[in-house]
Amino acid sequence: MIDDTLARERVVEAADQLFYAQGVQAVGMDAVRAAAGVSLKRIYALFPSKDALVAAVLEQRRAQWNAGIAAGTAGADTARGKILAVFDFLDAWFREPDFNGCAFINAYGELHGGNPAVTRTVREQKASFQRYIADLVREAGGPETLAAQIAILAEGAQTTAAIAGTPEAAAQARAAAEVLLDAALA
Amino acid sequence: MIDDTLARERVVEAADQLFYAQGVQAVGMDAVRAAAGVSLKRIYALFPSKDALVAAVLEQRRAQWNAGIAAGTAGADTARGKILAVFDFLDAWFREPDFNGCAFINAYGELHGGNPAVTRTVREQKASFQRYIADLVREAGGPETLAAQIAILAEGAQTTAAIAGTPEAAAQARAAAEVLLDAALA
DNA sequence: TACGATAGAGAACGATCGTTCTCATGGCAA
DNA sequence: TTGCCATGAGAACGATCGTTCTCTATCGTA
Repeated sequence: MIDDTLARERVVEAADQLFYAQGVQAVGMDAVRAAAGVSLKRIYALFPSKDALVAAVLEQRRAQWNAGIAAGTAGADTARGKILAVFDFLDAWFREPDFNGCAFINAYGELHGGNPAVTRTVREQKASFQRYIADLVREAGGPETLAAQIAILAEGAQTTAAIAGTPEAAAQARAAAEVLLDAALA
Repeated sequence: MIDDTLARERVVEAADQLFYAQGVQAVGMDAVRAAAGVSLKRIYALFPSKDALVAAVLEQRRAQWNAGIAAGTAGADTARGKILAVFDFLDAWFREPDFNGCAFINAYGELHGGNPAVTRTVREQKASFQRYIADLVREAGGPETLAAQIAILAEGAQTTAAIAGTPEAAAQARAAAEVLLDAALA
């Protein structure tokens, strides 16, 4: 028998991939069991319900996103460079073959507030991203208002790329961010 | 017995409200029947399946959105003014008590490509909005690239307002659009 | 080796949903 | 009035799903 921690990881990882690719409601717990190789009994010992599993999956996505953003912006040495690097990070993400839009937006749109833990996690994720951008904007010497605008560009790029199925929204949003930065810092 | 056309209207209208408020998968056909006051037999005579009803609902949303945008921008007499009026239209929409995000983004995120007619309608809706903005940008004398940026701002405002549950993203996106317009038309 | 606890496989259960079917009702033609 | 057809209300059906339960095999221990 495998470790509880490992089983948990496998279940969350398998559920994440399935939920992201097909949607939460389209994936049954039995599909998660098959993909994770962990019995239903075990899954329900680790998570009290599917809702709890969904919340855990989104929590993991949140950590992955934060780590990805941190890694993607680490190379830039100015705040302005870090802000633009966010859009480069999006660009690379949009080009991944299994890109399917923002998991948080998808989950929020799908569950429509029917799962409070999901709503909370999605809100917190978006708010923390906005705080991250706000810190960078402040560091760059830009005004408060600029941060929200940059964040809106990033959100819009994600939904545009997801629905269109093409990655060019990242570069378009990046160019817009450059114009906004130049105008604010002039 | 009521007219086929009227019955159809009632069903689409009732389904639209329910789907938008609770999500497509969370609403059963029986709830549509109750809200529309049209028997299941009749509903299935008008629409071959729930998927077809969903497609019809989105098609109606598309017409409503286009009419709303046209009405909202009719007051402005310059192309630049019409572009900014789009964000005023969004602002008013975000403040409606039952605002729940963009129905197209929600449906796309929820059905995840499982319903081809939905995917097609959503893509077409977003593409036609982009064409509308592109026409205005061209009329204003702006470059091709600006249109995509404005559209991304509008998309981002919708998801940001939906998830945050507050309307200020419209004004923030409008301010960003002004900066982009000023920079492009200078 | 014998025993007891445990975990996995999968059946079972109850609920929900999309879709179809039944049957009683009501209006219309003769 | 009488017979018939269409209609609506809602039961029924088959499928799916979240969750739990049963049974059997396995493993550690004495």
